[in-house]
Amino acid sequence: MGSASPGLSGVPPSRLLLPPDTVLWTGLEKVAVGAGATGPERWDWSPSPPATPEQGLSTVYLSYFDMLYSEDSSWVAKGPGASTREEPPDEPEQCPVIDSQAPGGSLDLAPGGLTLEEHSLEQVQSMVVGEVLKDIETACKLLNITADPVDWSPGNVQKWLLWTEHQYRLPSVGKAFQELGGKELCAMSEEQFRQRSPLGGDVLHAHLDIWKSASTSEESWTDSEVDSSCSGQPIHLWQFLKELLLKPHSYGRFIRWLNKEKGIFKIEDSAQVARLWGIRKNRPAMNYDKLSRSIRQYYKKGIIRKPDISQRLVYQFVHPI
DNA sequence: GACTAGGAATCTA
DNA sequence: TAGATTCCTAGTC
Repeated sequence: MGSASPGLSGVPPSRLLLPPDTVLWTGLEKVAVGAGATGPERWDWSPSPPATPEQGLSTVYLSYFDMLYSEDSSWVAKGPGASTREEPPDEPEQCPVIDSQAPGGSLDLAPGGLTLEEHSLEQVQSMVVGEVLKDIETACKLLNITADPVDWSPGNVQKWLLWTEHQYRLPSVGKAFQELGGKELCAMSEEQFRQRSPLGGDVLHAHLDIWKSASTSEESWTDSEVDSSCSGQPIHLWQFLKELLLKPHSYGRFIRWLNKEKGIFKIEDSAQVARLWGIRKNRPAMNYDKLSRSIRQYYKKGIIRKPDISQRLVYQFVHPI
């Protein structure tokens, strides 16, 4: 799941030639964390709203390619996060760094008549759009909400707000949007967002816009990998933990495998894992004390246990597969 | 202080 | 009703 649809990734490279003052809005907040580090790979790019709300996801994200393409023809991710990256990521596929410096700088033709640079551009474009959709998909799973904001209940809206505030370090605005359902939220203008939340309203509106764009242009992406959290079934804690573990690029700094084959994992940031679980279950008072109690309930059921060599914050799935 | 372990009552889908 | 949450005491690191 999460792969970009042809409709999103198949945008002609000419679309990349945006006005020089086009703002960058990636919707991603990814802070780079190197190999061996406990954190997830995240590129912390300063969010700016889309140039216009009508811009689709692809157009919005293509602004970033334009920036990459225009600067020194150097295919290195730029932005605040990129400049602070100290080590290469441990998952190369997550890092769209492509060397387009063909020998002699010639514009060789790739299959299909595209220049190599255009070909690379499409690859990068496809990867970034895929990453955007993955991020939304992950949030959708963890929050147990649909991809389409229009369908959100007031409770879903609050979950999404909590999540977005957490992910993008925005001030808490939940109360300002109380009682609003997804339909009402989607109908609100950026100005109305600002009125309700002067500090982060514009950012929230931009994020919502990305969700709207993603759900309208990629309607089937959430169906490609149906799991417990998207099927309407209440998710179990052990499932939730596995979901986090399966997204090391997003949650590796919170929880990670020590030995995937044996199902041994370590909770690196107990407070954050508990917080995510609380958001997922709509339990704002959740903490690690309670979460760990739930984990211990699995001891009797043979789902999770402590490893043979017990370590703090280290647990083991009894059935790793 | 943070984590571990488990009992018990309560809540919730 | 099962699973999760909440609160608690006691012990370990």
